[in-house]
Amino acid sequence: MEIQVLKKIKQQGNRLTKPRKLISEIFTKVKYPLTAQEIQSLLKNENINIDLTSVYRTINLLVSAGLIDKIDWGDGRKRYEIVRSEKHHHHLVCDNCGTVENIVFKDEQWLIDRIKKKIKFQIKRHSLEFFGLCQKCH
Amino acid sequence: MEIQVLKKIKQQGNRLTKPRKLISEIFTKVKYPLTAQEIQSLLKNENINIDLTSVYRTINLLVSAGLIDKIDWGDGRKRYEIVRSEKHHHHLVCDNCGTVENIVFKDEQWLIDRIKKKIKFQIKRHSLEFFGLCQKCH
DNA sequence: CTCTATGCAAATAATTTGCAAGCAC
DNA sequence: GTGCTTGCAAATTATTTGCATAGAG
Repeated sequence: MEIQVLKKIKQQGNRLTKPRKLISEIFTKVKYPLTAQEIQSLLKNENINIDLTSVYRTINLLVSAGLIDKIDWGDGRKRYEIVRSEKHHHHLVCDNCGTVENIVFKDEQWLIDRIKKKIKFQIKRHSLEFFGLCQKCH
Repeated sequence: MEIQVLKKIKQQGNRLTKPRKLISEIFTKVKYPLTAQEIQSLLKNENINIDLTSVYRTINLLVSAGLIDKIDWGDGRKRYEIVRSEKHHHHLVCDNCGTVENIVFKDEQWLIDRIKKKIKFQIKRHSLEFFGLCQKCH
């Protein structure tokens, strides 16, 4: 998986630099949406210092390459998550403790296809996020 | 509709000031999600000058009162739209021209209820937005 | 008249841009 | 070696906060 990301960066004519490798690795390891700051902190925990600017620039590169998806929770920070083609999922975000669970809908594609047939609008992306309380915080 | 909003502002012990009346009126008139800046501009078009700070503060008041909903399109700006209980809907946002169409799902509540039964997570809110190209921009 | 709400200025936060120096190829 | 990338500083954009004054009740 990780190797695929690095391969794709090169394929698109971009250089494989240390920040790009390290940030890609973070995305392959962490399974919930990350902000630029969180990526920088995770790297700092491993004693790696990458400038925030480079984090932002790498994020933009990975988005353009279609390797990560933007996830928005409406709190003024942009979050990004690796694209795992096998597992298109959505998130259950706990208002209290902030933990994130993933949720997969069996009929989602069927539903989207049905919507597409009904409307004249050409849907390219959609965003579906759930907020509430996780089991622990009930 | 507009009167209901003003009534509710007072009911909650808040004063009915000019900025609050004018901003509530904008929300009742405009049927797509607005940013703070857009609200200020719309008022400026009518030769009314309201400080951006007051727009933000009024937005927060209306959100707390449950009169407007936050809509997030992941572009770094928060948008707000009046709550119309009769018409729970989602948006089709055109990537090209920015126009917004509303979309209503007949089975949405049924779907949400079914999800709720399957999971241990207590869903309170959800956000569902579609992006793509409108009929004109195809 | 009292106390909340406003406007203005300044602070904070997230993200972007310009540019000289570093490093991938 | 060449030119894309990085790090640092500064700029930009969105939003929030402090405070004196205006105005709703």
